[in-house]
Amino acid sequence: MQISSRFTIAIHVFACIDVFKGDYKLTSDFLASSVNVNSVVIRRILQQLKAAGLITVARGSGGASIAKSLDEITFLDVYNAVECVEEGELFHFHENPNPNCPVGRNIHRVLDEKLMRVQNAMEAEMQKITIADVVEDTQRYIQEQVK
Amino acid sequence: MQISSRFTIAIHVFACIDVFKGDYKLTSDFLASSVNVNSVVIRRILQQLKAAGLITVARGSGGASIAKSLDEITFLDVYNAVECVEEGELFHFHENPNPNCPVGRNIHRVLDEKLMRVQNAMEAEMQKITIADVVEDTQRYIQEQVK
DNA sequence: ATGAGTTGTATCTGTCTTTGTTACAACAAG
DNA sequence: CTTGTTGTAACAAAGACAGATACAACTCAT
Repeated sequence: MQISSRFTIAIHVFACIDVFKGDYKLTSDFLASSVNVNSVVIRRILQQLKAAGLITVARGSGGASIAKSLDEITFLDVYNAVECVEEGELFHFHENPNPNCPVGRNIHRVLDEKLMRVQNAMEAEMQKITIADVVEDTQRYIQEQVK
Repeated sequence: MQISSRFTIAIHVFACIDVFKGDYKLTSDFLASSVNVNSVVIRRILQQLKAAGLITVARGSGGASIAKSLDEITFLDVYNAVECVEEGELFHFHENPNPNCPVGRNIHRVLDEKLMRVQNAMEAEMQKITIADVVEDTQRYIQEQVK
């Protein structure tokens, strides 16, 4: 199973908000046309990012803006905001191993720590990458294309 | 989205095969009763592990066995065998960002390298953990419970 | 050769998640 | 009060996953 596109869409949205702030009003419609998905999809993601305290959304008048400095928003923050997984568990464990089997009885405690190591490795790397990195690279590419 | 339980089931199956080899015939029915899922689910996973060259399955007479030494089978090998994701991509990218938007036009190349770093971090950790580690811990727990 | 036990695989089902879409009340501001 | 927007509900379509039944193909002991 893949991590849902909500994650890459959310990153895209952050990039748009920062790149176009001042020049355009960042409505869900505007963002939807850059990402190329339905505006409700954008609004749903905006709600999740808002609930996580990463952005603010102006009800009525419209427009989204980023609530923190860009280098304080990591990929992990975004991931946790939009990836609504039970308990934040990356791995789905089979629920009912047989307690009467010596292996079934112990598999959970054997694996839990190992799976956590893998998840931690992934999350640690996610924590090293910020929206600031994304915006910086995006601006550089845009500049190159202007020439 | 979570990584499907096929992965933890596959690890469980490896542990069973090694712990019970010699004492029991490792049929899909036997394994299914330890994992506590339908035997067809086990057979499907056994096929994937077999296709990856990690186990052999005796058609007709029945029984599975491990094809390599335990410390040569990493979590990543098992993950790649059972997690049938397109191109091995952990992240699902939104397909059609708007090419007429400066951000939409560049988001892919900006993100691809960053997402790959995250995926690599996860896979690197998976490569450090082997079935030998699992069996060792499992045996230790079993011994403790015998006392 | 035959029967018993097993694998390999197809098929169908139910459930869940994701995404797309329409619709509309709540809201802000000119 | 009109216009543009957000927040959210409701529903549909598609896909993944896991459970279940069924059965042909296969192996081996008798």
